[in-house]
Amino acid sequence: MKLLTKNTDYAVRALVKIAQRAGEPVPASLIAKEERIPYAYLRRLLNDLRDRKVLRSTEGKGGGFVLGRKPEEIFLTDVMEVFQGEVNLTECMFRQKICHNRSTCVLRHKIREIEKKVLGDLEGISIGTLLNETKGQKND
Amino acid sequence: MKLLTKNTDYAVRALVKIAQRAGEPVPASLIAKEERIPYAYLRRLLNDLRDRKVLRSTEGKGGGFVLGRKPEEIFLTDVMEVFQGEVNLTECMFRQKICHNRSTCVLRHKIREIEKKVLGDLEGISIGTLLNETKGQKND
DNA sequence: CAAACTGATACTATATTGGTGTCAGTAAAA
DNA sequence: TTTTACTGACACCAATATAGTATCAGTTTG
Ligand code: FES
Ligand code: FES
Repeated sequence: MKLLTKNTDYAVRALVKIAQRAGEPVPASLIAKEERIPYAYLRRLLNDLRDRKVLRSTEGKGGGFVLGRKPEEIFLTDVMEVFQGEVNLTECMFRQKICHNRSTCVLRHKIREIEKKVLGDLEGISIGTLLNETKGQKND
Repeated sequence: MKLLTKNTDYAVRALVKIAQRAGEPVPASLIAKEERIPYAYLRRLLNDLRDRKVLRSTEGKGGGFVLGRKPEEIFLTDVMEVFQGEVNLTECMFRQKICHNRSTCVLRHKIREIEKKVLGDLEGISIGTLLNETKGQKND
């Protein structure tokens, strides 16, 4: 079982890349090359992020993508939601049968607790966090 | 993003069913009918659980499946591992690039923390737990 | 022997995920 | 004003994972 799919991974790496160039438009072609992400695929991911206002884009020569908001305000959960749907661990495991009354189901509540914790913890991770993480690395 | 796949869901429901018949062999056909799980598919799931010693089986007429150990000792995580692979949230998100040194990576550690919590919490849920949950329900 | 089961395994269908290809439009700059 | 470097939109295909089927052999009860 994995928490992050490949497109989330790609997207996050792209976002970090864009963040590093603070403000200057970064073309998809550059990201694709440096991060070794298939160009056409990346294009789609970036467009999705733009639709969700995580990125803004400028067209034409010299154009590219910039962050739609501050790195500290772009959370891992945001990216996950775009590409993997809302993080919703319940709804409803053990359909029918096991629990006759969903509203009073103890198990459901337990799982929901877990879910809350996970979400809370994930929200502690933003592009800002990752940016610091990469500081001081040689930029091959 | 969902935590449990359909086969885990099926399997858990089957395990609860078997647990309810404390010790008496329960045939796959019965479970399939009562839980409305495709028979042939269920068969395979039960065989997997038997291979993993979660169930024991007796062949021939009157045969079926019984639990391989006490309900309180069969955890949700056990079932998840059988059907969804080990719960491993990291390994390694953000391959290459973002983190130059995996061993010191802060992010990795963070995620690993989350993972530990989730696993810990999930381990609080066993077939025993679910059995209590279903007590007092009408057994349609 | 028939009936009611499991063991084993090969196969198919469907959904999700990952990846391509094409064409039109925009902006910079030669 | 044409070329170059970019995005927008969208249809399509490939690979993989998940869900479900089908078949036949073997075991136990009666
Ligand atoms: S887990 Fe679904 S209602 Fe209890
Ligand atoms: S997240 Fe993979 S090494 Fe940091």
